[in-house]
Amino acid sequence: MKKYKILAVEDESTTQIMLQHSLGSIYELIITGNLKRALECLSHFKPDLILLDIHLPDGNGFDFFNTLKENTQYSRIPVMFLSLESDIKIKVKSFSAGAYDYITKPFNESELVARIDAHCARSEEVRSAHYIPEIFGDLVIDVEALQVYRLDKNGSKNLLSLSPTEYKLLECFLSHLGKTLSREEISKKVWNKSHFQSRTVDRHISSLRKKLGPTGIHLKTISQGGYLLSIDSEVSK
Amino acid sequence: MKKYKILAVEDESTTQIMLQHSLGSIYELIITGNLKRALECLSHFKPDLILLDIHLPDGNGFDFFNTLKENTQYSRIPVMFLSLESDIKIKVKSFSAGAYDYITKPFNESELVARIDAHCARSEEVRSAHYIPEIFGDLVIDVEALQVYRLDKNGSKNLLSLSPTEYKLLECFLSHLGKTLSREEISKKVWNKSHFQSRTVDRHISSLRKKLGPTGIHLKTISQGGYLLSIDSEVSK
DNA sequence: CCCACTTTTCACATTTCCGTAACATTTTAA
DNA sequence: TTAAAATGTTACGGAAATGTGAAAAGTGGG
Repeated sequence: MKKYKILAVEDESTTQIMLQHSLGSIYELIITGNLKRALECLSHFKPDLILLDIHLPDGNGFDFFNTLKENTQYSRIPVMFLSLESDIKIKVKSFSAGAYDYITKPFNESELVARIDAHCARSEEVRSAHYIPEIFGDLVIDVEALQVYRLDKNGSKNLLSLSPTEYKLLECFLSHLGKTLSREEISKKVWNKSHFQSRTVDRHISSLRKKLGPTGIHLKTISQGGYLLSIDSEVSK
Repeated sequence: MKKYKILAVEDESTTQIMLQHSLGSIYELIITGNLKRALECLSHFKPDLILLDIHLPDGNGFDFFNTLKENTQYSRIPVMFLSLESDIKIKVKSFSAGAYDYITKPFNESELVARIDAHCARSEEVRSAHYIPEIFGDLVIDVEALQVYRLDKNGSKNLLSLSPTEYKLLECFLSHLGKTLSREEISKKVWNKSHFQSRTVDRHISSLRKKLGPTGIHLKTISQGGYLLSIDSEVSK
């Protein structure tokens, strides 16, 4: 599995190719050539770090940077500027605005990787401290602790003690809410391999169902299609 | 009042003068020409950031860096390497060891200041995020004395007499409350190296558990995930 | 060099987990 | 309606992960 998710905003094709070549195999990398695309990417890609050129066709890298800072959802993502600009004033301005790093092109690929890793590792530490468990129905999913709880009427948490596979399975459904997942897709996402003509997936669905029993969440069978996670309707409460 | 306290370890007199000139009026600055002096400074000066040359008369900057990493009291102080050495391998090694930055001499003074400020500001965030509680459950943690006590019903403190490794291990969990730490993460944080295919971590978890026995704190095994520190009452809260 | 202490490795015990087979039940399609 | 296909569920053997005592190795005085 690739270490981190990197969003690179860069319009020069030579640099794009260089980035793809040196980072593409190490990280989940998305390269966009303009700010508009970059903004669209943010919400679903959720990068761990952003590489940002300053001179872009539809605006200035700083504007994008400031937009990020204003949005609490994105303000903690580390940003490294990557620019031809070697003007010291621009560099100083970047750092005082909160940039993590400023690399002047041309850059050394290994050094870029080393710096990216260092910044990602440190920002992970900070972000994990601000983590809030996710709630789905009466389930509380704590991805930091790798634990799932059920909220009872008093608001207290009861541990479901899922096995590693059950946990991954549930996580898989939660990250694709509203989507019916085929056995094939589930195999790929949970085991990272195919379980063709094997009842393994069903077997684990069964045990997860048992543990989800007391909760208001259940796995619906879509015959010939797969499974769908759904929340018990308010109607039948 | 001067912004931050900087300790520079640098033996070349020209660079010393340059540092004094560019940083002396902005920060509380101490410059030492060798590692021995630098070590002596640490405990009473408590710098917010360390500028470290690699080639020093009484040793290698890396050794000093590793010494810092081993001591939990100093391990979170940001270190910026400052060196003539422009060998990429050295740079990469520095970053993967946990350096905040690596500046090649000769450097621009304004940029150095900008980078120092940026790193100091962020490290404050990291440090505040990794606050170790003085009391957790019925445990009393004395981070200065590196001792842990258990509070009994009468409110008197009983020493747990943890070994250095056990203490570091516990501290590691305390600074990441609510997070399941993988063996890999624990190795990195406690030993600053990897214990791939070795039962060392498990063995120490076992001894720490034994000493935590009488307390209301325990280490929960998260199968295939790692370990999680929790308070007894929290389980069925 | 010895001693006391800590850390690591080794070996074995124990626990937990997983995948398959087998059979039961439900759904599909003709 | 009925047979075939798909799905649900349980039991179980073995594999993998984890727990831990004891021995070996490392460490730092005195």
